[in-house]
Amino acid sequence: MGVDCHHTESAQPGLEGAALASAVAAAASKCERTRERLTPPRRRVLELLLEADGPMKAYDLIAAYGQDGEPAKPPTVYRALDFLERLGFAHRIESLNAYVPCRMEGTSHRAAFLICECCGTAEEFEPDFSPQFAAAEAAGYAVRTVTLEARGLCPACKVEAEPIAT
Amino acid sequence: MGVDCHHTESAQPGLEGAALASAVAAAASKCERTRERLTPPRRRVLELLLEADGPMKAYDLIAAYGQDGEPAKPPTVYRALDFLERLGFAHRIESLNAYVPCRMEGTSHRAAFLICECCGTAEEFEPDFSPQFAAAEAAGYAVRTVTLEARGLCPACKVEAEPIAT
DNA sequence: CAGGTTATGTTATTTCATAACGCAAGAGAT
DNA sequence: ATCTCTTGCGTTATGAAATAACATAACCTG
Ligand SMILES: [Zn+2]
Ligand SMILES: [Zn+2]
Ligand SMILES: [Zn+2]
Ligand SMILES: [Zn+2]
Repeated sequence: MGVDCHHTESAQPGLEGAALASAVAAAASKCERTRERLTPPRRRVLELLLEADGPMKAYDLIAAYGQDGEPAKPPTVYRALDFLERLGFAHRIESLNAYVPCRMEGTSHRAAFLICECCGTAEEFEPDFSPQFAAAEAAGYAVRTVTLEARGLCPACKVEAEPIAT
Repeated sequence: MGVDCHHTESAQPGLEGAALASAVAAAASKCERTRERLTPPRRRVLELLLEADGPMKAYDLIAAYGQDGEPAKPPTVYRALDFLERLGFAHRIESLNAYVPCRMEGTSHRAAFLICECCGTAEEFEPDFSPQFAAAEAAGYAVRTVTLEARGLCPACKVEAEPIAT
């Protein structure tokens, strides 16, 4: 987060109550269809990601894991994150060492993020790489996955940072 | 590196002798022009990056730092890396936690990489984001920097992995 | 229920990165 | 030249992120 920024830090709300339950249920049903198991630790980590106002660090998840305040052991959370990433329910943001729940509806997408350096939000968007890798593939590369993370200011923070127009 | 891959691990050669000296000298003269100081630790880390066959981890640099085998202290190397990144002489590859010397001639570029999951090489290329962020900027985002890392197989490894055509 | 597979619990360790602080070296001003 | 401001370095210590290894438990399938 920017040094010169004083936000209440929550441009992206985080789910609660019914919305949260519904998002988790959607994930559960998608798992059933593919014969994958949304076990308690996996479900719990998914909940924590969905509840959060922004990207969560692994050790934040570890600390928040137990409803009674008991932290999880690191492998518990890292394994759950591996699973959630594999199924497309969550993404890791490399440049932040942090994790977000997937915000895109479609099952198949390549994740990309617009990260605000001021308020810390990370908005997922669907990138278009067609022109980008035509050359690479022509040169013989076989591109499998792509990490695209743009950093800058979100609309709200950009306005705040701008000098007042006279 | 891929599990099923058996390379001698050096698709990208690494500089030696005159080529190395010339690359370092080029960096030094660019520093002089901008009144920046290529101090001994900075020069040493740059050398190590240029000599390497591929992306170097920070602790590999730390271990290799002393010509006599004495390792550096971590802050020495991390500070040098910060400097080299700031001046555009090196790049950090987020998805690898590793560093490479800049391979592009132009002073101003946004770095992007094609990373081979088999042999570990990382080829830098100049990305074209014009279409990519037109929408984002239209929506009010101010994009400052972009991390683009594509992972897959380089031409050499791709050939090796392909089933023999009948 | 037997046997294979997948997931978890637990301990410990490894890997990656920075905080903090005092000292040294360089750049400008007088 | 000396003062002084700034930048960089050396050093110690610690913090943050991720994984190795191995034993146990739950699930599935025949
Ligand atoms: Zn997504
Ligand atoms: Zn913002
Ligand atoms: Zn470059
Ligand atoms: Zn390769």
